[in-house]
Order: sequence, then C-alpha cells, then structure tokens
Amino acid sequence: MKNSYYLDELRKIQKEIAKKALIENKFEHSIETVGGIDLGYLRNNFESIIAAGVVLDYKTMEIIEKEFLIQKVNFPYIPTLLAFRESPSTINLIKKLKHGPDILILNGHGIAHPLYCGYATHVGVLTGKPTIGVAKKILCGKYSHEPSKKGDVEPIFLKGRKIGFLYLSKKNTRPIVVSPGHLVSLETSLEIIKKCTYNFKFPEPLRLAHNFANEIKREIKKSKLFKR
DNA sequence: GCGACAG
DNA sequence: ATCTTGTCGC
Repeated sequence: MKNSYYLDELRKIQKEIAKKALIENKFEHSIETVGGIDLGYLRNNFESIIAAGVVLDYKTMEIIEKEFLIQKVNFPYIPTLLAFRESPSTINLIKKLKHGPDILILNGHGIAHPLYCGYATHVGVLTGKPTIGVAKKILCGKYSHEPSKKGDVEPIFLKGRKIGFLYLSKKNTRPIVVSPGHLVSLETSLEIIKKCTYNFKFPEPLRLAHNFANEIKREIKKSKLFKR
C-alpha cells in the first residue's frame, strides 16, 4: 500500500502543482488583510473535520470575519500527503469567506516539503491565493544552527535550495517553521509571519483560528446531537 | 538498506 | 490531530 500506483499518482500531482507554485510577491495591492485557517477533528461514527478561519486587519490585527464549516474526511493522514486530507475542507472554507484575505496563513508547510509541495502550496495553487505555511515541526531539509534566542532565524535548505526558516518567536518554546506556499517570496513570508507574531508562539491568524476551531468542537460535543 | 516523517 | 487534569518550570 505504501508504494502503490495510487500514491505515485498523487506524488505526480504534487510535482505538477510544485511547477505552478510561484515563490515571488504577486499581491494585487499592499496587504490590508491577513487570514488564518486551522483544522480540528471530530471522532464520531465517521471522522469529520472542522475548518475554522479568521480574517484580520493586517495593521491592527482586529478580527474582520470568522467562518467555519464541518465536513467528512476521506483521506488518511500520511506524512508528505497531508494536503490530500486537509485541502478539500480548507478550500471550501476559503470560498465561504466574504473578505478573501490578501495573504493566508495555513497550519503546515509550504515549499518546505520533499517535492516542494506542502499543504500551503497545494491550497495556494488550487485557489490562486497567496499562502504561507507555518508548522510546529520540520518535515525535511537541513540547517546549521538551532535558534537559541528569541527572534533568531535559521534558513532551511533542501538539495541546495532554500525552502524556509526556523523562527524562534517566543522564549522557552521550539521554533516554528515558516515557508512560502504560493505567490509570496521566502523573505516576505518570514516578514509577514514576524509581523503577525507577538506575545504568543504562533501568528495571530493561526492562533485565533485554532481557538475558534476548539470553541466549535466544545460546542458540538456539548450538544446532544453529537453521538460517538 | 534504515530511519524520519507537517496535521 | 486526538484521548485528558493537574502540574512542573521558565
């Protein structure tokens, strides 16, 4: 199963998407809004996924919009193939946003992926929207020094190509992994994440989206409509 | 060949 | 990610 023809086809799709990914700044105008989407799971009779998203004013970081949806998951979690599990709900949620953000931050990797096609890149290319990936753990690539002081940045390389950064956003935590997804450069993706990150380990859009997903989950578990 | 492996 | 309360430490 792990080396099936089917999975090879998915990798072929990833290579095609990677070719279409543009790691350059291609914003339609200066950034005014930034979005964040995070997913949570519900383990009921059939596994469901909760996609929660927020859109913030880039300058004030105030919430402009919150949206969410719940749908079935149809693909298992397989490292390097996360996008096939999480992109469908993510893209549906993006369509639901009335204020499509100028830049979208997603929980996972952008080009910091073995085929340069992580979840954030996958979603970016399929929607044509600028995306940045922020992950808790590195998936591939090498770096020279472990960030030790708050604010430290360490580039990550894969086969000689720079694919992202480790960024120590807060003291006494592990660094977060930042990589561009689509329509944004390496440098700008890091700059945007830095600007959105303060007081907490994760950038505000992702932190708020994560909290939102948890609120919804609590609400659903509390209601009697939820049976497991 | 072996180990590592986002959420 | 998820199952889960309090608790140790910066």
